[in-house]
Amino acid sequence: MSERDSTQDSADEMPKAYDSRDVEPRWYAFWEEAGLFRASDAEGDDRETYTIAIPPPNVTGSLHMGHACRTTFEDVLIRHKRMQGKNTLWLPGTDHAGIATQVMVEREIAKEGLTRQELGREAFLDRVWQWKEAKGGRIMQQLRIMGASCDWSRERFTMDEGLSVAVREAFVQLYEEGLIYRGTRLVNWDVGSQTVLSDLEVDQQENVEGELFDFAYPVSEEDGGGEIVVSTTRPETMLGDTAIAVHPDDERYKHLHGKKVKHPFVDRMIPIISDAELVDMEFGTGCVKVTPAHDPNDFATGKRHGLEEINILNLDGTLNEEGGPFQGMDRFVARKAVKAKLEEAGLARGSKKHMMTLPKSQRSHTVVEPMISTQWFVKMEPLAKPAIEVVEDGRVEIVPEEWKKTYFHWMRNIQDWCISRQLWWGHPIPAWYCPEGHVTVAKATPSACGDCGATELTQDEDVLDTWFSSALWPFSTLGWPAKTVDLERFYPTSDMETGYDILFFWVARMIVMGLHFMDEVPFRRVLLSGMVTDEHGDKMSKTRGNVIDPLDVIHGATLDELVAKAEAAGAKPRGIKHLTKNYPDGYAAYGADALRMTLLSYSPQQKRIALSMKRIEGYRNFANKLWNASRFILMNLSGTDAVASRKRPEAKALANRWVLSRLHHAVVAADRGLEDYRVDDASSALYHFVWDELCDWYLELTKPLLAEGADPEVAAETRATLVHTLDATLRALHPMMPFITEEIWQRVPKSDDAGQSIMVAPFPTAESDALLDEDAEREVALLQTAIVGVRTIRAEHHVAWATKVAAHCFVEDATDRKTLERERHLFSRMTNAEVTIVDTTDAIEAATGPRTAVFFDKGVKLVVPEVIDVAKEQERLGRELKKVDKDLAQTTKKLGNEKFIAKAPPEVVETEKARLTELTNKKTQLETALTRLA
RNA sequence: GGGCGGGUAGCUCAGCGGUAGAGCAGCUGUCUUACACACAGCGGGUCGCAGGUUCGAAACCUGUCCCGCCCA
Repeated sequence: MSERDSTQDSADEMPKAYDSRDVEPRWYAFWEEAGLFRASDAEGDDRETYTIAIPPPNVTGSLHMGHACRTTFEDVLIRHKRMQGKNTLWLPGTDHAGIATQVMVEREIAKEGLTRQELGREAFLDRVWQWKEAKGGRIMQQLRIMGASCDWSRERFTMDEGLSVAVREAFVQLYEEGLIYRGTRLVNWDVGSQTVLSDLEVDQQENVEGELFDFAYPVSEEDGGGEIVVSTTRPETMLGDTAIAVHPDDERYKHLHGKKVKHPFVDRMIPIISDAELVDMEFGTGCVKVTPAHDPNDFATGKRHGLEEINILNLDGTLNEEGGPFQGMDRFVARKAVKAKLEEAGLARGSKKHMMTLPKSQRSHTVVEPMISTQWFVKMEPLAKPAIEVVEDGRVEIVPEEWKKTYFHWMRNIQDWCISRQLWWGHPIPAWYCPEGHVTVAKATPSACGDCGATELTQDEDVLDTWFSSALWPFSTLGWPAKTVDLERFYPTSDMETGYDILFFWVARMIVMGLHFMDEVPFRRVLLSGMVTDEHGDKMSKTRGNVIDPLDVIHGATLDELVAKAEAAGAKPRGIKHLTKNYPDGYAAYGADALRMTLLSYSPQQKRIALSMKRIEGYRNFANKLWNASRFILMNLSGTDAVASRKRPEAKALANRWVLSRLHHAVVAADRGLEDYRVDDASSALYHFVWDELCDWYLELTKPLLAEGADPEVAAETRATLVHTLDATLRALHPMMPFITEEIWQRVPKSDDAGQSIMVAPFPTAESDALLDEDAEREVALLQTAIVGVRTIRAEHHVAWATKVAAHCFVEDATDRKTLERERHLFSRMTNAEVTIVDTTDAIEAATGPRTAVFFDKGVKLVVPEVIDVAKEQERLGRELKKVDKDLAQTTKKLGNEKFIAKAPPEVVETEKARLTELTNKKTQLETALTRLA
């Protein structure tokens, strides 16, 4: 069923309800087999290109709502451009995700009772590759379920040979340019993951309740004795203290400047220094212990004063030989022990609760320790400069613009980027050391030391930060450093669509690297969208049970399945309760189209996308609506020669002219929305066109035109307009809802040149597919007012639809009156009323009896005799009168204001005057009607 | 501490200088020959608060109170 050889399939075989499960899997296979996702590298293809490099998900990843959101936005952009005839490339791939992947495989071998150290580096890496081949990249399959039209023939992985070459090339070049260096600095040590982290990978956890512990250092006897009291939240670090600092202006301690204290536990005399930068006289005792090797501020202080840096920690977080009696203890154990020992020595001076900020690893969630270590760094400042300029001058646009400020702020205060990691899984650092300690950096394994010629070389054991390879992604994936056709053709890419959370991690670094290595920006626009949360704006969390899995939404899931999955993921009881309460019947199978359309309905400029199942359900209903509208249209086409062609039909009948005009607005809005990355505007325009205009009005209006006995010429024109409108609507919706539009489109009778898939059919344009017709719009608006009037009366007075009523209608404007007379047949059919259009006030008065309901709006007066419920009518008219009075007061006040008349633009004043007339008139009508009822 | 964003109908949000909108929820009817995953109709907001600019402010400015995020 992956191929449909003809369009003869009619509405007859369309089920009454749309079922995405029957449809979606078929079409993806069809597109992929037909090669429709492939970008062209054919010689001579000089079409404009449109390129998106996918933000590569972790190879260990599994599709979550954030991916679903990214995928949808990117696919919409790509499909839109593809339908516009551009040579589009959406390049997919995955990221090797250093820590995450390594941890996952370590966990796997742990089940066999092994550690990676026992296995050895080479064997361990074999295992990682085995895992990657077997289970990695599952998410690439899941993207297909979402409908992602990626060019799979160009799929890349950051550890591919080609990308590895790019990484080495970039490293060596930057090293040779002096932009990568090896340095000994205070870095963030992740005790949990056993690696150093960049500043960005450390989260500052705020408002943690901690303890501020005070203790005394005895001043040496030679210096006069006494004591000096300091405060700390990390007592164990006192083992690495190499100074006590006081403020130079602090009178309390002036006599101690230059004196020394004695360390109580290790054999060391510690100087008392004065430092205005570190010390806040107001805080605590005004004395600060200085631990240069374990605190960033203290480190800087140490550099200012030439203090000794004493590292007291081993890499596993235990105290090393500098810890004296505490050697071998874990840092937290040592903390308690040090306190106890201080108590014992009579040096403790009390403690109090203290709110503080704790640095935690994003990866292992353990407390990060600042430590002195030798690592590789990228010198960012010179690289950041051009990257700032391209955003300033608009060569890279950031949408929404607000993010520019954040970008500039970070880039202008940029710190060097620590790129080495103490992991095994990743790109090895291409640096070799000889016994003399010389460093040789080279693309290929060198045979001898560049400095001394020694041949016993050992490679640096560390690997590079995963983000280093990601930063090269927009060009490394296209073949760089080789000069390939793809690189020539598709770089720079067009849009970079991603979440704002990786603006610094990734986007900024890609701009930096793109400019440096390609001498050209990596993309023209950065499109940043928000984070998907639950419907109340809370982060989706496994323990809370508020995670919505995109695949469950697409395929459906029973409550039992949801609960089982949540439990497996570690949900707490209240999370399970949340599920049971909110989804007692589980999820229906809403389909990828509905999920996509839902995600598109949220404003991308918002920081949060508060996803709700009710909303997804709403768009599932929309899919069903589209399905049934199509079914109706196709039913009416069967047995006729109507076909959709690129040519817009010549419409004469009001309804047909009107729908082409409304289509014009919808297409303009959809196109602009997709162009400006206001996908919410685009989806909303089409949603409302389909539901509120096409279905609620146009299809209803066509029924009389197609009915038996109708003018055959008008009927033919109507069928042509129906099929054209359906075809154009499907094409406009296709980027958003690719599956259902393809399914229906394949059934639409089309001219021979239609092509094999809607995917490559032209995106509709307002000029060729629609026609603006203001007269038709005005006339239908009038008709709608009149129709709604009769329906309102019917509804308010509970007149059953089957009961035919008589309606008399008077319109002040003679032209409008003629229009209604001309369309009286439609008017009657749409209201199940016997409509009489009268042409004098007297005539309408004559038709008004004691049990007559009246309606007055926009110059249309309607009376429907013999239906009235007096009390209800009084209530309704009273309600309207109240509203009119309120509006009237407002308008009168405005027009009474001389300054308004004088200063406001004339057209605004005119509108206001017309409003006054209209409201006054309406008020009279309502009052008369009420009087009659009294 | 610095910066950014937000407070609009019961909920989630759009609108961002000229008559307050959407979806969902609510209420009243209806199996009207595409659709009850539907149809028809109705109700609901002094747009956080206080000043100011303007003929006119939900929108612009100032202050203020909450909420969220980022950076230190």
